[in-house]
Amino acid sequence: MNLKQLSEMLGLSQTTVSRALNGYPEVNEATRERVLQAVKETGYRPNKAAQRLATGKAGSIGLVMPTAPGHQSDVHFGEFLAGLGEEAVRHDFHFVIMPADPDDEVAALRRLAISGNVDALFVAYMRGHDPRLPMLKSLSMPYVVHGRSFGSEPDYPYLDIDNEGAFYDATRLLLQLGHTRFALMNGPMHLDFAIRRKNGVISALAERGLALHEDCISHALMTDEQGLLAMEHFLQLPARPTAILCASTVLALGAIRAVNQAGLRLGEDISLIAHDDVLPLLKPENFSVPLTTTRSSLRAAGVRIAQRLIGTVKQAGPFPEQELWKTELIVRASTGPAPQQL
Amino acid sequence: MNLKQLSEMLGLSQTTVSRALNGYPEVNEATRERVLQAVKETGYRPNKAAQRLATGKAGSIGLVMPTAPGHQSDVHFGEFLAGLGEEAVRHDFHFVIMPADPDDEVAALRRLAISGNVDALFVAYMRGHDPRLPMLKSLSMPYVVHGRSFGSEPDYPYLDIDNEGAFYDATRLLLQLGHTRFALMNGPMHLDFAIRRKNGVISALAERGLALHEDCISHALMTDEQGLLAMEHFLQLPARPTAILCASTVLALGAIRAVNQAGLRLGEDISLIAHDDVLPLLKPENFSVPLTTTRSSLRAAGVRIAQRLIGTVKQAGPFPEQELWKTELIVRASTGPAPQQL
DNA sequence: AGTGGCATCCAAAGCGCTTTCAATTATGTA
DNA sequence: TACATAATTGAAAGCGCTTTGGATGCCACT
Repeated sequence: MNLKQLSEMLGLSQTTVSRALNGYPEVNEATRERVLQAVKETGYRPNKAAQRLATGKAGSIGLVMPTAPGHQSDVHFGEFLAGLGEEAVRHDFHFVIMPADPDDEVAALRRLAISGNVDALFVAYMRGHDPRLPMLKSLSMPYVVHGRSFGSEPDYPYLDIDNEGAFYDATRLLLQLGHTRFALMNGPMHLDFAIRRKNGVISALAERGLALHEDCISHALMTDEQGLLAMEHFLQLPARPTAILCASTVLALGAIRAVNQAGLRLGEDISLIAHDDVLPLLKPENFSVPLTTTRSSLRAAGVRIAQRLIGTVKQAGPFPEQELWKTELIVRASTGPAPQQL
Repeated sequence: MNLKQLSEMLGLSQTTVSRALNGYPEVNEATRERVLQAVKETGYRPNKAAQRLATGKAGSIGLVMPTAPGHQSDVHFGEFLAGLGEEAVRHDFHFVIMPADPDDEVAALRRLAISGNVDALFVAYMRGHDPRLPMLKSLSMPYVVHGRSFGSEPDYPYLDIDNEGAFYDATRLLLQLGHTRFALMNGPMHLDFAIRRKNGVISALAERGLALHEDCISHALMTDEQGLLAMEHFLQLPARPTAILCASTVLALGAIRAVNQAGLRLGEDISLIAHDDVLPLLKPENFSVPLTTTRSSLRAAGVRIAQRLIGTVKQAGPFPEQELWKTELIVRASTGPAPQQL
């Protein structure tokens, strides 16, 4: 069933039927009713590809999903997608997801953009000096970046959380509790948020004349295994750190296993603060020792970015170009006063 | 840059350029080279919407993502998507994801199918007597179902794991270890896999003349919190079960917390077997007491389903219509002999 | 020279929709 | 009653691609 058949059935022109369906005012209400009724009966749905071709819009947001045989799927990705979806479903938008090898992301994004399949782009996993940024700017297609790109002029539309502030605050809390030996369990070094979180820690420490030793920084994929390994490494250092900052509750999961295996007590021998993306799977309050966290909902960020993206496509703007969300610092039992020096 | 411009630039007709690009034989090799060269220089990419309209194919797989404000994002979904993507990227296929309220899935799937921007459909979260099945059958569009639908004639293309067999085997192992008091921590009651797993447990028990008491079955969303609650309930039963079968490692996470909080020892006071979808986040071998599991990789299933779907679209068939994968039973430390009766 | 076959290429139709421009009819006003 | 105006509808062009159904020229053969 297509427009032509439907209009013939109704004895109307395609023009009128199309207008009736798209809410144009210049069509008789009685006629519109008749059309709507026929749509219900026949189950007619406009062909999206044709709509897209005719209008240049198709109600879709494009994103690239990094994937490869060895590549670990990322819980954060799913959670973010849920947020995007929550908003998209309200506007009858859908997603076009292009899987791509992580090494091929720039090209994949470009292909997606000029495929004519999407109205707007969403971009995540930002890096320092991210090469996708200049490409996106040259594209004349709306986009919103989740995160920022350290070292690039901040003149692009983004939504980010204040990573530096979050880790600055967390570090200060630990300093106030008397800790002096710190370690940072970070995400992959090239990612923007990792850079900023590290800066936050360093600048808070610097205010007390402290520095973060290279041995006390780990950069790794955010999996519990990496958390375990990193923590094992920290624990065997001669001057064992007592305060750990951790980029994710996933890493914390492994880190805490290492702490337990070493026979140490979390919140007493070792204090730990993790960043919490509010993953439904990993609630910091449910850890055996509830976790002190810096918190910001990934899902909420997804909702908001979808709002901006869809709003821009529908010209429902204007939206702020840049948003920086503060995180919350939530104190639970995994932080405590620094243990007495031996 | 579109076909017309490109062909004018080359002094060729659109026909010839199109043929050159799509590998038709009736074009001079020299000409084809020239076209390919021009494509490289200009960065021309065909408009997918137009291709779709002209050919009826667009290299895309459609799927519905259940989502709603309160709806928890599902780790399994992300993992599965990663599998699909891994295969899709090899064939330059992409996904069209339609977010939909869980109550609206049938209609959403239908809209997606007749929207004309997908070539094939993938369907998951199957239920007993699933209403999507008759709809899909009426659609004349290729699809593959992940899972099955209990109570429906199995005459549709699916890939499923042998849920009944997995839980039958797991239960038998526990029986052999001398356990007699069983509990089942299952997924939502209406889901197909939950029905089959329960059947597996029941039939293994029946062989020994045992039954599964209603109090010893829980049906819940597969989150760690629900696991905690269910286990707390089991532990306070007068005849406390000593053998727990658990539908997911996520549930197990919470269940084990409850065991620990009750001061019981996993693998001694309580034996537990969980089904493991091989989520990168939750490795059963990394639990403080490594988990005995029935294992089947969700991601591998994604890869396989993508193969079948894409193969069908590209007419690279034939593929088996029905596949039932056996699971592995992997024994670790969370299972042990039944404790002595008091 | 005439014919068929082959290798190349092109014009134009068509995919299903939107939208411009124009036509027709109804409504109101002088 | 005549005419401007508004309300409704339609014909046809166009979005960018593929594909059908020829063209055209060149060659080998008879």
